[in-house]
Amino acid sequence: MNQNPQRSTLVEVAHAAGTSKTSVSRFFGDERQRLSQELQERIAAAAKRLGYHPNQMARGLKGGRSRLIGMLVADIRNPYSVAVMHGIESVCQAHGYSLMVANTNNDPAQERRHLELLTAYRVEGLVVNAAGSPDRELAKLAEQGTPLVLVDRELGEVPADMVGLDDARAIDQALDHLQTAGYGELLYVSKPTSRVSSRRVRLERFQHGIAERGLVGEAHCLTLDADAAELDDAIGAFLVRPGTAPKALLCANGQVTLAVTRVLQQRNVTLGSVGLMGIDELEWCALVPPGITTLAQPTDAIGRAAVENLLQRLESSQRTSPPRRTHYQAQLIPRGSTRLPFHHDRSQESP
Amino acid sequence: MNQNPQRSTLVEVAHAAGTSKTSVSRFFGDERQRLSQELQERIAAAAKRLGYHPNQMARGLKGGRSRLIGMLVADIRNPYSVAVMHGIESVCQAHGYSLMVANTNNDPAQERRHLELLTAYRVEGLVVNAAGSPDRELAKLAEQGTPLVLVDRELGEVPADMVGLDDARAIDQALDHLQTAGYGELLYVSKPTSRVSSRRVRLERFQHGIAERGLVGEAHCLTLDADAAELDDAIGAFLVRPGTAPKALLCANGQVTLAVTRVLQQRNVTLGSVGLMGIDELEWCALVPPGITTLAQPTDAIGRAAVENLLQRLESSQRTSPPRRTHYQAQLIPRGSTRLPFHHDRSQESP
DNA sequence: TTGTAGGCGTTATCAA
DNA sequence: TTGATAACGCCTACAA
Repeated sequence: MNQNPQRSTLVEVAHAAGTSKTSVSRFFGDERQRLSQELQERIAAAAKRLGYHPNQMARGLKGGRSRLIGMLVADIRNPYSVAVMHGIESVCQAHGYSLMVANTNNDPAQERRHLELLTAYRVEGLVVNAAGSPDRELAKLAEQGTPLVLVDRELGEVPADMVGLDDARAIDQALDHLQTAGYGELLYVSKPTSRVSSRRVRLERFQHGIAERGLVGEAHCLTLDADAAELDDAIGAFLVRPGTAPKALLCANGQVTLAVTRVLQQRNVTLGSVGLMGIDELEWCALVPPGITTLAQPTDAIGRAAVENLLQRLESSQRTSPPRRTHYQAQLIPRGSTRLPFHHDRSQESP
Repeated sequence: MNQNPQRSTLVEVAHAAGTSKTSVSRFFGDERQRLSQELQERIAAAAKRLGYHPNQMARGLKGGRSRLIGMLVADIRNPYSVAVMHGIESVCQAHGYSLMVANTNNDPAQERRHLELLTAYRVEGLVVNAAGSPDRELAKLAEQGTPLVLVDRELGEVPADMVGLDDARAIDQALDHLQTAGYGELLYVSKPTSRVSSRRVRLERFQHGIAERGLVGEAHCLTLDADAAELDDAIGAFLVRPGTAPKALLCANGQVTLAVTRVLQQRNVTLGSVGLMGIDELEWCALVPPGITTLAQPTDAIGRAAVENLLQRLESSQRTSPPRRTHYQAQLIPRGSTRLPFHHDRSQESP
């Protein structure tokens, strides 16, 4: 009774059942129909007795079907990514796939390394939520026939499907809401747009949007990595600036909302009198008085759509059809942080 | 230029480099030293030209080394689990392992299914943060020689290593803090302990702890799944109960803290005048005025320790040594929610 | 230093 | 309905 009661193999089961590898293989593949009732029972019994489970490694080797979906995540601690991952996982499971997650910590080097690993395991499809620089590698992967889905952001030249938010529309929703609520002077805070397409779209739309609406506005792209000094300065300057219209801050995503809320709280700013609104709904947004207004992304749906996309390409062999983009609408969740203390609702004013 | 520029294989590289499989294998294994400089260059060139990457499936098949670590998570959306996962991931990566994550949604059936999958891919080690019921399966796995590490909770009969919080000590810290802060009547809220050892330990320690300290206290185990009615009732009753000492709530984990905070806010309770404290530090705890006091778990360290444990057993072949338990200390982060409005600090009182 | 031959556990192709 | 037998891509004695 030393150690390895060695995992049993196909041959052993075959032997124990007094039959051949082929039949056992058929039993565990999808061809039980072709086996006589009696043989099926003998195999089932033997397999159970030996505690046999097919070796996916071997399977993947022969058939080329690894039954693996890979996911490249820039930051596994980002609630958005996790929420999306949850959607992805459920669909994978429902279709008999397993998920292999690789977290890249926003580091291009790790991204490249992980991508290599994922392909080494012959993932059949890949979901990417990162923006390092392995464009070339990704493109090659796509060429080799591995379906690719980008989540939340496009990637330069990579010919892949994309699932994400309708960013432009979301910004419009935000601006409309803020304007209706009575805010006229806006500060938009984002992380550096760098290569993240969604950030770029949001930023540009903000610029256009305020112009169209005759709002006063200004946008800052900040790292937020180190201390919040930069952010504090920016916000301080914004608050101090002379102006007549009520002021509001718009946060480009959940991380920004968190950082901005911290700063505002330190500065003892009353939310509402200075407006605050963010893209991404977080579990605590309702808890910070008087509640932070957000635009919720349908993260679960986004994750599900991503994998469904993948599977479709995988199974229907429309592998070469042109890239498809799926954009979801954000849902406005209005809270106190965009309610002006003594605000006259303009729609109520007599003409 | 139709489709599959077929991934190239070892033999092809060998051929292109004018050498044998063996040498190429050595090149990509850890035996470059044994090859002449010139051969190395030829192989490198050929491999690069063909875009060759070793097939992990095939590798895993022969050597039995899948280079895969599996993780079974009960709830991938739980911030605690994600934080731990982050630690796990980094160590895996540092040692050339990949992580395969399986989310079980707290469903025993899925747990079993996923466990089977993970073993089908021949993960070399398994981290478990779930408490369904596949004790038997897990035990078998362990017997078969796959190292196992339990995170946060023990599992019945399974002979596995365990990494988690020093739960008893954490509760002591909490009680000490609350008592010192002047609270004398406590309500402990937890999810049902069911099979989760950490929950059980915390609950029991709470019961003992209040007795030892002469505090008045009461504990509730609630599902929190559906609406918060149950919780609201419990808290309502607690607040209304006649008593002289200041009251405080102690939350057994982050999920509970979230739910409790919601209820308190709905009831317009001023935090501090009613104390609030929770195990698990969450990013928003500082943001809900006047700040929620927490006991932070060193999640990253816990994750790292888990994998390091695994790798040790894997490499040092101390596979059979008795299970080891590693307990980390929680760190108290005092905030306004446990500061009584007109509190006399007892340590300052003259004797 | 390099190469040959066999096998890992499975599926796929044929033949019986 | 069954069963030999040859791959799959790689690793590992063993030999040269």
